[in-house]
Parts: sequence; structure tokens; C-alpha cells
Amino acid sequence: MISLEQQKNPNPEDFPSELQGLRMTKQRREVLAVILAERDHPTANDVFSRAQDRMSTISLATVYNCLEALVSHKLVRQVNFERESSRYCPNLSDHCHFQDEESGKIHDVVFKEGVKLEDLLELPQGTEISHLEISLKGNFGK
Amino acid sequence: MISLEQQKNPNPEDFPSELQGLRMTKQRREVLAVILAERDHPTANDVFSRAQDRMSTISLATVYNCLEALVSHKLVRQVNFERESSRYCPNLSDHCHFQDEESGKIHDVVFKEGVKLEDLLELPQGTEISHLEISLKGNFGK
DNA sequence: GCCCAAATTTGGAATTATTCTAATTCGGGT
DNA sequence: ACCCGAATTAGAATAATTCCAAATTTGGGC
Repeated sequence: MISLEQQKNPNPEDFPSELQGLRMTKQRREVLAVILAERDHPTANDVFSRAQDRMSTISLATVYNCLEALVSHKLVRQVNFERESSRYCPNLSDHCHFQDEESGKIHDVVFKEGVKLEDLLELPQGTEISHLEISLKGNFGK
Repeated sequence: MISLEQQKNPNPEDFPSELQGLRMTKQRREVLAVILAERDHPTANDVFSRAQDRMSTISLATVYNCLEALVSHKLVRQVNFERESSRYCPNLSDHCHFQDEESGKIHDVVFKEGVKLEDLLELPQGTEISHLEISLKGNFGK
């Protein structure tokens, strides 16, 4: 079983037939492989065109379906910046995203050791957070 | 000069003819008044229909234009949750947003006293953040 | 007060990302 | 090999937002 988080050029064939309870069809495998292959944050369209290289018959609708399935089974993370189109991220560890305004490129940003959300925010007690997204924009100092 | 942050039912007429370098036209005044009137987080469409109550001739395109102008002049904040349509927030103080999954309602969440972003994230040094958005989803404990 | 250029507003068309639909194909289990 | 539900597909539909070009309004100078 490969590590879904580390390997650089995963081979779709290496994926088991089921991951996190999700059946790994040809297309889902391919979509997942595309996302794992690069550490960038491709849009659905990016994924579509990369997937087409090896599977010319795949459709955009399928890419959307696969992404939805992979995201809901927590094999991939969906990343949003304001109203831009969603991007997809293979990094499942706790982190957030920084977009360099010059290049448009997105970088993962990790939390400092031991930081908890409750330490940061005045949350009404009893609040349960099911989803958290932190998005930063800016630029690396001149 | 009224406080843009506190007053409950602002009257568009109370706004000066220019705010933050932005000319206050009739429509911009009205859009701003609509947003200040309630502490909820209306979408562009919500703003449009509320604005129509008092200014029946206003167009949706104008509402979008006005919102854009108000946001870029920092009179109003734009709030995003994943791919949902943008919402607009009159609260200009430093805060983030929590969406109750049951009601869909959005609540402002303030940062704890003295918390700085650098304390939370491993940002490459020299990074300048120009925009930060933190969005939470969840529910208030049962 | 009147005229002009510039800015704003307007309605409708266009765009874009995404979702839906209905038909086809696939793949695992018998 | 056959069946059935799930997955894939192409294309249409949708929804939010932006664009466009024309009409209107504005403020500043005379």
C-alpha cells in the first residue's frame, strides 16, 4: 500500500480497489493519480486536461464526479480562494493555503506546533467545527 | 458623521457625499444602507431585493457594481463560503465567519485578544499578507 | 444656471464554473 | 455469460457574476 501523501509519481495501478470505502474505478484512480503527481493545486479543468493525456476518453463531468467522490471520502482536499474556481490538494495533513499574488501559485502553510483553534477564536462554547478553511493572499517580501 | 459600524437603522441621507474616497451616489448609499441595516450577511441578490423596496429602479448590475466599489474602498467586507455565492458584511473589525450548518446563518467570530497570525502559522519570513479569510462551518452543540 | 466630460447606471447578453439529465457502459457477484 | 446497480458520458441546464454599449447623471468650470 503506497503512501497517499508522499510518493512523487504514483502509478494508478498501485491503488487498491477501494480506499476509504470508495471504489477505485479507472477514472477515479486516474484523477487521484493526477492530483498526487504534482504538488500544485490544479483546478477541475487542469485535472481534466492532465487526465486526458493518459485516458483520452475521460469526460469533464466524470472529473467533477470523481473529484466530488475523492473529496467526500477525504482522499483529496478542495481548496477555495474567494470566487475563483476550486482547486484540489493532495496534502491531507492539517494546513491552510497561501496564494502568491504575483504568480498566482498556491502554497501549503502549516500550523505551528500545538496551536488550537479555540486558542485563537472566541467561539461560543459547545460549537462544533466540521469544516475550516483559511486562505491567505499576499506576496513574499520584495 | 455617523458610525458606520454601530448604528441600527442608518438613513442613506446621513452618509456624506464621499466615503473613503468613494463618491456616494444614490445607489451606493442605498446599497450601503441595506447592508448596514441588518447584521445578517446578505448575498448580492438579497441586497438587490431589499434595495428595490426603496429604490424600485435599481438594477442587479448596479448592485454588483456598488458592492464592488464598497468592498474595494473597504466600507463593506465580502464573505465567501466555499463555492456559495458571496455575502456582504458591514462589520469592519477584525473577525472571521462561522456558518451554522443547520440554519445556514452566518455569525461573526472575533479573534482572541492579542492573537497574531504569525503565532499560528509557519509563514516563510518576509511574507506579506494582503488578504485573509477564515471560514468555519459546524453547529452549536446540541 | 448651463454645458461638457467623465463617471455611473442600466438591461440584456455573455461568460464561466459547476450541476443535472438521461442514456450507455462497466464490473463484480451469481 | 448474465444481471444489476453504480459509474461514466455528452450535452443541456443552471446560477452567479461580469461584460457591453447606450442612456443618464454628476460635478466643475464658465
